Amino acid sequence: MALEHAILVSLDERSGSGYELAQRFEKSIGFFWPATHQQIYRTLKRMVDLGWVSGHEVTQDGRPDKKVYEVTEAGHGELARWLAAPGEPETIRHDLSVKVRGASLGDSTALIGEIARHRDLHAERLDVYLAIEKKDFPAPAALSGRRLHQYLVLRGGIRAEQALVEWCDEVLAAMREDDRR
Amino acid sequence: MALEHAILVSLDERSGSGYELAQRFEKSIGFFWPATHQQIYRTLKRMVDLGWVSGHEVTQDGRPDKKVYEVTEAGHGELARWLAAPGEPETIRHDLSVKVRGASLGDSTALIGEIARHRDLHAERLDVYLAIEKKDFPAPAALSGRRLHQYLVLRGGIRAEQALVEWCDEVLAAMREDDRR
DNA sequence: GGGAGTTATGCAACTAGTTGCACTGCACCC
DNA sequence: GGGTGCAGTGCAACTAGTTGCATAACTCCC
Repeated sequence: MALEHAILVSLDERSGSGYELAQRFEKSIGFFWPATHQQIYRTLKRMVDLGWVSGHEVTQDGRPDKKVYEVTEAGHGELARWLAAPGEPETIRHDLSVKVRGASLGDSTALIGEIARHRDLHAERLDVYLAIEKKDFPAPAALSGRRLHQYLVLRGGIRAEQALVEWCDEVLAAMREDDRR
Repeated sequence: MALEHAILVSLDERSGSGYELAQRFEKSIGFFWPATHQQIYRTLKRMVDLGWVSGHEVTQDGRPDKKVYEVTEAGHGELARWLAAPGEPETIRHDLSVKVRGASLGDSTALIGEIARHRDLHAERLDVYLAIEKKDFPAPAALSGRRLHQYLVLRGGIRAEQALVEWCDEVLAAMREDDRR
């Protein structure tokens, strides 16, 4: 499981509470490993039991208290172990492909609409990623270390969304053409 | 959930037993919606309860008996409903991206090896898909209906794997360059 | 003083997917 | 007759992820 490891990576960058982690997962890390606050709280608890992180209460004024977690020695060890360990390539589950495959069994106009909607959603995400690239990484050739790694992950998101948009366009063109005949 | 719907699509193409379905999921449908035989048997049972498929025992000689399932009226209705219904874009969970993001926290040589391994795995899959494209769809412009849809889904797999291979190459080049400095 | 909004944590119940094992029947080969 | 291997179905126990709800403290605005 990689949620633990995603949390370790994130906490290593900067210690934080469950709530803060959940927010980070809304963007950046969450782009390629989404998680809800429930999952994060539960996992943090498990990670404390495993000794990978330690948490301590922080009293705040003006807002409720929180528990801030940081990575322990053991946590760093586990992270290093996991980074070097071989993993399976992702098993992708692509709903829309199942729908395209079954297209002849339903209303093709409705499905074309659904695909167009997904195309736009992916185009939107792509724009978000491209904006981040432009703003945060104006000179990629000069990057190194952690900043380089962040950039490379973003590049993965860009490539994936680009591929999806282009695929949707291909599907739309072919299905509309087929409908006309 | 789409496993039910993936099974409906597959059974609509051709009725079959749980075992046969599991084999189909090893290829074609399973490329973008993997499922084990366990999941398939359990889901088929649930689908019988829902009235979406009906199963009957088939006695065979030379091999064990089997239960062959086919899609019912209600199953076709559900499939049509689902095809037109809006769905969420996939939540991708990409392990390797988490690893790249955490690269500075472990042994970079080992991680580069791991990425190279994934690159090759994806390149292999891509070759498989390209071989199918060449063999089964030599004249894509002439396709229509179900055959066209199968082709389009294959195109999605090709684009996805291509994007992954290219991304791995980009990551490898950048990380090796960064290591040298 | 009352409601909406944000920060903050969590339980309970559910659905989905994985892993390991168990059983049957038959064929085919040594 | 003994091993391997394929066809065929399934249970049990587990891990992972989702959804709905509950609660608390504090701010800001009407």
